[in-house]
Amino acid sequence: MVSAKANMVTTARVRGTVPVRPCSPPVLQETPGCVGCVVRSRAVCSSCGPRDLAKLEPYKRFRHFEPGETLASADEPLDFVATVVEGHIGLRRSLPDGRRQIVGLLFPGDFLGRPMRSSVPYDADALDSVTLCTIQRHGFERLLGELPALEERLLAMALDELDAARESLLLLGRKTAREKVASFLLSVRRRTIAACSDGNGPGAEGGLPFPLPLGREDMADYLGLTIETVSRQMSAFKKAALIALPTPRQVRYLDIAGLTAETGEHGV
Amino acid sequence: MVSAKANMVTTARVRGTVPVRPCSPPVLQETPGCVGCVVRSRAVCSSCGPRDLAKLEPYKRFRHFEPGETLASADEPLDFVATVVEGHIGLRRSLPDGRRQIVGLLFPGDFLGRPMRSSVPYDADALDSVTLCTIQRHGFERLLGELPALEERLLAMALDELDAARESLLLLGRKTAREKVASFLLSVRRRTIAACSDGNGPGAEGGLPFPLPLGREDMADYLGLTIETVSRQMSAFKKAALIALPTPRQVRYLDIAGLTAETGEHGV
DNA sequence: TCACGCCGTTGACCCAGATCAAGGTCTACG
DNA sequence: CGTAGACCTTGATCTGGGTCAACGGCGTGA
Repeated sequence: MVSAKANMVTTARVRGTVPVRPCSPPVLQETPGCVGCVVRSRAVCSSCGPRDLAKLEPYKRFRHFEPGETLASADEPLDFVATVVEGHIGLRRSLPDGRRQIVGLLFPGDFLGRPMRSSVPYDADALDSVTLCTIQRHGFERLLGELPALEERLLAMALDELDAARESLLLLGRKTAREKVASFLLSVRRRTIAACSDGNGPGAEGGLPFPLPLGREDMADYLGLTIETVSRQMSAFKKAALIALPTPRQVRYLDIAGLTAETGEHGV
Repeated sequence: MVSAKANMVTTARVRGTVPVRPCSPPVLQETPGCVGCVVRSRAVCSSCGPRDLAKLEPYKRFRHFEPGETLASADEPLDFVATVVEGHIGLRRSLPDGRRQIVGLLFPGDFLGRPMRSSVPYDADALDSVTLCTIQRHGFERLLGELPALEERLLAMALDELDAARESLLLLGRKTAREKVASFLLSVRRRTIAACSDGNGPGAEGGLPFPLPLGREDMADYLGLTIETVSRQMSAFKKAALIALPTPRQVRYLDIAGLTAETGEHGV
């Protein structure tokens, strides 16, 4: 079940921030076609047949963003929607005094943007190196009317996002720092696996370290905590041998069951 | 703008919990037709013309619930979706040890249920006396495919809910108790007005007290606080003359600007 | 090579809000 | 009318996580 070579971290450092990728590194071309797209089975366009994809094509454009770059600003016009092809995006809301909360975390395959509205109520920025498959918003909206399957898929994704957001409400409102961090680590694992499963790349399993798409500060902003508290909880899990931290941005999951027991979601 | 008689609380006590209703009390019949429906302009069916409404009709059934009754339980089959016609619904998630979080608050016109899935990931219960316009789920889903306008409206509502949930993430993750309560009070006011605006009933404005759809315990579960903290913050706002509390379940808004300044959302 | 800056870790201390504990008010009901 | 129970308020105390501070490792650039 667990590869014997799992511990052999064959690092081909990519941009210095996310050294280990369970998924094979994507081959970047200028706006490749949809055939063979690594995220299509999870993306909004998964409902489209070849005929529908052809309609999308003219509006499509790949765009690349460096870590930290802003993809969209709150209440400023955003003329595209997009599917995340590679990398991770944080959706942030903030208070005038600078307090920040990450209100959404996008993995490959996830949808970015706000159909039926000209702007988005949060800032979106690249947490690591990001590739987007953007579609001009007006074109996308027109297509929504023409392709019922596309609209239905977008609805399904929106409803799933809503359920996920509500799960985060429980996390932020009622979980302890320890439970928040444990829940977060497991959700990163789950989503990283999900984003890879439908494709190539060594399946991320067992002792192979997972990259954390967020640094400590972003984790804190995601969990409603401070950097220091996040760091302390990570250290505590490390000391308890539930995880290992080859580097601060890599986690090796040593005891999934033990970590799950720390999420507060499983009685007794 | 403000009725001179606004302060004349003509109470026809309804079940003793929500004495003052800015909206005129609904005349309850057994599953009335859609024509003249008080919430239709805000509901999911607002996009439907008379022809489409006729298609909905056979699946429609009004149902009434008493305060505290459970409308749906997490992960148990739910065979209908519904529009809230009257009253308020709390969507709750909880942890095995009993900690609870209200992850959604439904006002008249809002949509309840989970199309494309046989259950809902939360408990839904009536916060006060609730009337639902339910629609058998399978029928609704079939109609979604037939009526593009209905599907589009549902998508728009889901996206709005998602934005609202994300705003709550900021509230739960980063606001202080004081800011949470101030934000909550203003959102109740805004939504109560919105739920009434398109109809009959004395507009809720000025010195007229608004009913709180939640008691202190539910407010605490909604804001990620304890009963005691909620109560203390309410008392503090009362002492500061930002609000008055004719009864614990009624608020009179004495200083909207002052309350807004306490939400943390307006700089300086 | 070294110095600087970014990021993460750790420790000491503090405080907002939780917890514990009385009461108070209102309604329902015998 | 009196008692019980639900709900709300207020006070005293405690504590989880925030704040403040120091430091260490690593990558970068002169």
